[in-house]
Amino acid sequence: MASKQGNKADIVDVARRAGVSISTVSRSFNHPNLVNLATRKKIEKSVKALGYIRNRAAQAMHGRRSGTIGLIVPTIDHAIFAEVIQSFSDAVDQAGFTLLIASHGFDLEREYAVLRKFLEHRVDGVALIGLDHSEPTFQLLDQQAVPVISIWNYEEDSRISCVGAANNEAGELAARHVLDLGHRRIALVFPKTVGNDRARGRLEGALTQLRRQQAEPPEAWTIQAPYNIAEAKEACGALFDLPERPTALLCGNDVIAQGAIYAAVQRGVQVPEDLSVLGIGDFKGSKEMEPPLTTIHFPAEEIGGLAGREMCDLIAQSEDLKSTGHLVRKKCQISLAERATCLPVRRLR
Amino acid sequence: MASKQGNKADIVDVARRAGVSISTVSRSFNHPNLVNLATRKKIEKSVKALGYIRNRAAQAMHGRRSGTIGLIVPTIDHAIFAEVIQSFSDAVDQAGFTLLIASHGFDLEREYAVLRKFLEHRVDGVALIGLDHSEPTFQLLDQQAVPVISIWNYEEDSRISCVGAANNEAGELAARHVLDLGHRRIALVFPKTVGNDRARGRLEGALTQLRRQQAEPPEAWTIQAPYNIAEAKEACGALFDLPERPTALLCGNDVIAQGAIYAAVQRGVQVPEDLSVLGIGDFKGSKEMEPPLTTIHFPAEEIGGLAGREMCDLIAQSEDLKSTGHLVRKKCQISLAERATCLPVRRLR
DNA sequence: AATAGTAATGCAAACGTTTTCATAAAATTT
DNA sequence: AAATTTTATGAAAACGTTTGCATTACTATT
Repeated sequence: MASKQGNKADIVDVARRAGVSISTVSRSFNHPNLVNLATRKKIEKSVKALGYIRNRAAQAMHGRRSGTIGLIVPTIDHAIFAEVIQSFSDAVDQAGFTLLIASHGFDLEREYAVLRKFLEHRVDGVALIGLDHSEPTFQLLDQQAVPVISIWNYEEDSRISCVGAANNEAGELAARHVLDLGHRRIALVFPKTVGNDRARGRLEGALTQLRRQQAEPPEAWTIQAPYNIAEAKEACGALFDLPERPTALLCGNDVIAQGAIYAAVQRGVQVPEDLSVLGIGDFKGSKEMEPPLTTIHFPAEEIGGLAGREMCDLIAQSEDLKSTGHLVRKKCQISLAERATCLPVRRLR
Repeated sequence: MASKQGNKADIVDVARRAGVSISTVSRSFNHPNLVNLATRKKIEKSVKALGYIRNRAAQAMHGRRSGTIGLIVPTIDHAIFAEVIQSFSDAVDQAGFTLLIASHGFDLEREYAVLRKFLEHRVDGVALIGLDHSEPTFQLLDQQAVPVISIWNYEEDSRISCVGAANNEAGELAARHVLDLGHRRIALVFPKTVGNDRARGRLEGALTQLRRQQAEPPEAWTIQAPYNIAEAKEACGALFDLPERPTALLCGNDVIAQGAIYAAVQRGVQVPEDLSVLGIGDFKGSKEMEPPLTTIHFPAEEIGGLAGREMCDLIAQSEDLKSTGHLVRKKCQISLAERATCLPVRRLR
């Protein structure tokens, strides 16, 4: 009766049933080598019988790690983030951590709020997407001295540790490719760049390259579309309905590219014969499309996995000694995935 | 000095700086109406100055809720789960909960392990995908009496609360549609069904319907492919290379359908003229495909949102009184989304 | 056989909160 | 002006662990 009242078993219950003190029980979990094998067996039995489950919250209170890592993403519902989340999750899982995930919907103020919430839960580390964050976010991170890592973007002078690729290089690479193919009439479809350094980097990289070769697109040919097939398709459709059509289309990512291709198909515009389309990201399935999408390959899985392991290292360091506080930066290589949606420009237009 | 040693501020530090007792500080957070406005202001100031962040772990220890909900999914990296996770996340977020997410990669033993880990963290509730779980999982859930909900599948005699759709109905609906269109030579492409009641339900529903109308496919026409474009494309390609080709293809989900269509395009098989293709799921972008995919619409967002809210309710109930323990079941409607990849069978073959 | 070490265990003090109970001060009633 | 109620606060006991220190019982060393 007395023991079953709250129904849930306690370390005290376990100890009583096993006929040992709670210290011994605790030790048998945390430093099993310090307790006699026979005793350990008794305890184990008692644990099983009572269905005891340790309370991490109580552990965390002892200044020990909470065993959780917080991951804050713009959105989960997005091919590319889903992939990176999965590999990050797998990596930290392997190290025994539990992942807290929240999304902010591309709103940097919500990001701050979520970060606070995570800190209330005393996460052992925080992972963020990209390097664009509000000043309060940076300050909070700094002040709380929590291990933090940014995923997806690489910048050599980043304010926090980062694992990712250089998005401006991706933009440049993309632009260079269509330029090399002889295109001059090039249009750009990118999402909003405020608070999104990935998109901004790509766009700027592309623009820089285009300007360098005097191929900057007219205003009507640089259009905005969110990372979303339906809207991208619509926006590109509008572009194609313009009196003058570009010969090549640089897309902010593969989803936009796919939308663009659908819009083209819809209008009988042939890809790649009438229009070259270039994506960025190389999402799952891009290779299998018909025609297979030419795009800039981002090693999402590698980035997520690397970031996860780096995060764990950072946490280990931070408890080892009062860490030297130096940042870690890892640059992952991107590359052109030449497939079938880009062709040299039609001779003699 | 003395205060800055551990660096991180404490409720004691806050109290001292504000010149009040810790009880008052605690109260000003949890029952602000019980403390004088002026005092509250002082405390607030002190909190700001010290950068104090509450410790949920310590709160959770008081038998109070931890403020977390655990969500266990087969995989995050999948269009349909990503969508449902996002809406579930948004819903529980709105209620102030933090989401713990873990994936088990379609391995029911790992699911059990993850569940244990979540319980160690004293999650206030647990959400699972589907109704197929191992016996130990069910027992643990039962024994710990933690509010639990299953997402995605509806079954009237489910062992735990559920919010979702009836997958067998989806299969039936799909089969009925192609049958109604006059098809008799129908092939099936589904993923493995072990430990995956969603796929199993769909497949069984379809098969039942086909048998009822004497249109059960030959063995060579019921093939397996995971939810993954590349492999689906390959598997379907093999199917198309068979001497006899079906006139309609029923796919386990939209990703498989997309793979199938690519495989068809690759071989010059025209969809829908030469082959009708039917998906299940109605993923984001399926409507925008060219041709737009005919599929069975699953209200993923609705299911996720509903499940999230139901989860919160369940948690609220469980703390209110020793809940009546009755299960909640919500069935969401699926429907045929008739688009452009299915056509009546060619007259006179 | 006495001593020093070692292994296994227990006691009790943390950890950072919340909350019950008690008390003091202020506001209201008589 | 005394009695009563209300409002605001503090002291201290929880909550479920971990861990430093103390203790006991062995095991090895001389």
